[in-house]
Amino acid sequence: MSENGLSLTKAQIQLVEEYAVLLEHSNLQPAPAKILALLLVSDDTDLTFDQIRETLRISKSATSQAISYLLDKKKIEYKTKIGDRKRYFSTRVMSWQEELLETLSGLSALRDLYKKILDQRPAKTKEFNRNLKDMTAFIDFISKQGPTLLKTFEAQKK
Amino acid sequence: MSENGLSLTKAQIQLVEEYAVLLEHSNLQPAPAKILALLLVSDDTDLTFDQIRETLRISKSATSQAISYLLDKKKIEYKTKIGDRKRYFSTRVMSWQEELLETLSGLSALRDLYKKILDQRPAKTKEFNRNLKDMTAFIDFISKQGPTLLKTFEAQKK
DNA sequence: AAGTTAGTTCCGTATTTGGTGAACTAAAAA
DNA sequence: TTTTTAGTTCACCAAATACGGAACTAACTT
Repeated sequence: MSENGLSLTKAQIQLVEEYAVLLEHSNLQPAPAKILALLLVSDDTDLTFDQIRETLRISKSATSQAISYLLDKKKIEYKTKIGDRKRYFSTRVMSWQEELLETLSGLSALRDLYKKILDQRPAKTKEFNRNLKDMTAFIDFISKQGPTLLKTFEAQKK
Repeated sequence: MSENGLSLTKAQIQLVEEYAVLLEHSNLQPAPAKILALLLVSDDTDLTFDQIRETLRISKSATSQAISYLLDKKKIEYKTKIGDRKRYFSTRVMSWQEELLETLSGLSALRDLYKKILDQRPAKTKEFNRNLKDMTAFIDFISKQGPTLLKTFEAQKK
């Protein structure tokens, strides 16, 4: 029974907690939020199950479930090392552009629902309907504009 | 004791429930989610406290608390009619562009936190740090690009 | 002055969630 | 073949949340 926990500075602990709270406000449960935050803040970018578990002092089951959830939602990924059974988990910051484009594609479900709502609305609420229609059109617009936007961003970065 | 509930079609009930679930998945509690959904689906766009309450069959307290919450988060607004004490609540679809720009400004808190995290990271995780920096730069970029994007959208709509 | 209306606030409870520990599994190591 | 590693799954519990009911309030009406 070895000690795998990382030693974080006070500043790092503070940042993990702060970012975790922010993530909780945008729909993540506490344990996944803390894991994601840890993976962004810790010096090592690739952490094992036990490093995560012992650093955050959560149980094996909570760790297991949170990691499964984050993998499923593609919030994290892992690599392996030959001759080593452990998995090394990391956030997907490295591929944030890809993640952004996925999010944009995911918006089509919302647009479809808006369209269904619009289709059954009475014609008389004209301005309301026009705005709802504009919202669906705008979702289509940014979904298509996404890659272009990223290119523009890359170009002006330099 | 009068009957204020709206009579929704089966399709409308289905849409309210479907949209409410979607909203619950993005961080809203059940009662506020149902109210927002109702205000988007119902033929009338402006509903009173009792119309909402009776249509959704929730208690006065749940209705009151949900409405306060939604007003506070600027998800809904209300108007009054002279000679009528009631408030008429509506979703802010009419001002979705404004809402979008507010959301973009709200992103600055996230960018600031990313910056703080970046500032304490070791220099050795070079690619990781570069990506994190790009994320903060991209947040700045879209925050500034927001109004322009809306203009481009309006232009190509026609 | 006594209702009535349009809500709000408070308290209790039912439900949901978030998490634990223990038992289990599958693969690798000894 | 037994033990260790690296997790997973399950049954249960504690805490948080969402909601209902009842009492309350403030403004208007009669």
